[in-house]
Amino acid sequence: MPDNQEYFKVLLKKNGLKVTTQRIAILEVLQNRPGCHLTAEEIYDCVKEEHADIGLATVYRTVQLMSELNVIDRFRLDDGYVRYEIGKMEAEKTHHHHHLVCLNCGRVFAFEDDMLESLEGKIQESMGFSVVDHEVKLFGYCEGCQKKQAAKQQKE
Amino acid sequence: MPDNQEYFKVLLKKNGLKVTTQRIAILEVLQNRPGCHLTAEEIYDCVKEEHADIGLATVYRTVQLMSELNVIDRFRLDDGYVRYEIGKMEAEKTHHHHHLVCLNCGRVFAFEDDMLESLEGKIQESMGFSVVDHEVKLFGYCEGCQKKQAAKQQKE
DNA sequence: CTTAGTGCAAAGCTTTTGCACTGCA
DNA sequence: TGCAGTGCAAAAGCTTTGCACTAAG
Repeated sequence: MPDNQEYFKVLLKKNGLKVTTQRIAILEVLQNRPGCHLTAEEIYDCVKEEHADIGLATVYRTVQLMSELNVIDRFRLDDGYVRYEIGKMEAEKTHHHHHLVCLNCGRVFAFEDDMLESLEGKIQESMGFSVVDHEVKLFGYCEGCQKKQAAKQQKE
Repeated sequence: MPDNQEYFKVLLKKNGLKVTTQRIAILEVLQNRPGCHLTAEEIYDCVKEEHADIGLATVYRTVQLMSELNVIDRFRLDDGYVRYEIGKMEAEKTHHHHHLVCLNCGRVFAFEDDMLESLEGKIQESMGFSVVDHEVKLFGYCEGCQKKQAAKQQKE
């Protein structure tokens, strides 16, 4: 999607930032892996395949920048790494989606839900707390791992 | 609540672990601050008031142990620290409560909600994902900070 | 008496930062 | 050409670990 790349370039210029080879390379890595949840180190390794001389610090600085520009979403799986994935490239930030983390294979699935919105309304009413953002992680077992588990138990 | 302390002692013995002064001291600190969300460092400082010679490493080792025994709950506010609070001391783990984090004053409020349960059912049906635990953080502004904000704007 | 638990200091880990150099505008 | 951006290495900050000592059972 060169459209997103173009959007990113315009966004950089609009903010008085420079369009560098490294920034574009990092964007491309994230773009080529939609739905993947990459750590800074993983992004670094991918970018190095094409640009051997990039520095890890640049990756960290760039993902922070892209996160502030809402080009990518950042979140944690609580394994000690911050993870990033390509966002929707919209000008205005909407609530991002949530994550299902499989405790067996570690894979991450996304899901959208509008139920949280009504929960936020309820909290506003009952506690006077004004919610502006939320982060939801559900831990469990994915369909594949459940089937594997069932098959294994049958064999025993 | 010496009952909880007794429960903890029994739990330690049941698992072949020793009841030490340090472990009891750390439990007491957590017990005396229900609803507080302490970091290891904060627990360390509190325990040091009574037991000046305790080591930070012991606090880390103990909170990890207590967390595994489900005596305390651990969670993150994404400020780089892992936080702990006293749990419900039940033998079987139930879903723990969720957190509202005020982006202005940093205070953390707890709330209980059963709405997540129905969401989990929905996910099970539509995606075949079996949810066993969840973590929900809502970010926003608490009642007090909203009022302060409103008062400030009126003055300007 | 035995060995789990502790305290200290050092190491580990991801992420950030200082600084001189490079390359976009 | 000027200054934002980069690469490298060092630092930062929370947490873990190795080791000799202490104390619980």
